[in-house]
Amino acid sequence: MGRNKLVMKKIENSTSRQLTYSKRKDSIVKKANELAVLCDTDVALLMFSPTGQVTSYSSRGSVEDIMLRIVNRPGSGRYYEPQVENINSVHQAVACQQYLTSALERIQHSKAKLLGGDEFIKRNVAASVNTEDTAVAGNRSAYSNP
Amino acid sequence: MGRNKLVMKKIENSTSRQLTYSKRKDSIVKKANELAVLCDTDVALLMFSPTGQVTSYSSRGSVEDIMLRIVNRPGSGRYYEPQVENINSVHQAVACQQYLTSALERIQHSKAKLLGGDEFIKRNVAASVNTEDTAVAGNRSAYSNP
DNA sequence: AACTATTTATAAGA
DNA sequence: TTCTTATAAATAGTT
Repeated sequence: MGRNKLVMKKIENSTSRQLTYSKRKDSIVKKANELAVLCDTDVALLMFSPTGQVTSYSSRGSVEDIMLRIVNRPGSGRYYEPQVENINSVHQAVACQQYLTSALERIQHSKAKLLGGDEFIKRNVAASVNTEDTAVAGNRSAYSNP
Repeated sequence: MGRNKLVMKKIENSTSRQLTYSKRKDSIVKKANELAVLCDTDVALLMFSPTGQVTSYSSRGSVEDIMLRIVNRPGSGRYYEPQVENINSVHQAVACQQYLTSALERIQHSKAKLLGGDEFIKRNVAASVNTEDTAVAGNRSAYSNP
């Protein structure tokens, strides 16, 4: 759209590239939000500016909350798995490892909290099976654009 | 766009909601790809249809590859952490735990491969530090729409 | 699946 | 940067 038809290749001029990024980034976030609202769906979006700035949008909770929806659908025949095989430097592997380990530690805490005392374990586990599909966070959407 | 100006609220009619989702989903993937190509940036997009079907777009590798870019920027002052605190059922916690554990196991393998034999460890670690920024996968973009 | 009247996004220009 | 505007693109309702 605009005065001329745009050629779909990298914009070589650095200034216009960043200007275009800035404009289109805002539009795509708007579109993502429209999709989420109009169709009542979960949408997650992650973008890096040419200078490395991160912009993320999530219709519910964090981007990762939405990614985890895929994990939590064991009957769907589709699993989302971290592509750790694509990691190609030891430094990257260590960073990813720290990230996953930290996540695991915190999930242990969450689980412990959820389980509560020993006496409550059975009833809580049973309850969670019944309510897991409805036990979602509110419809707050998150938009991060540092 | 279209014959009438659209009100930004959930489309109540199920048929039109799914039709709108289908059309807008394709457009937003197109937009995401345009952003990635024009501005030479990384973009990741994840959407769930009203019926639960997942559509993902990633300008480079998998969606998670791009998410990990945030983890791999320790100097940026911004970390992407799994929001495991938002998990609110034991079943969900266990699923997430399995997911993270599986990822960790595979990353151990990756690291072992990268490190190679004992004799190569030192030189590989040194090499990886020097080349990590350029050691990226090709510009293949991934689009999954089952 | 196509069509088309409109709205929306946006490339250039100021 | 921010505003304006001519034009391209997306799309809501229709067929």
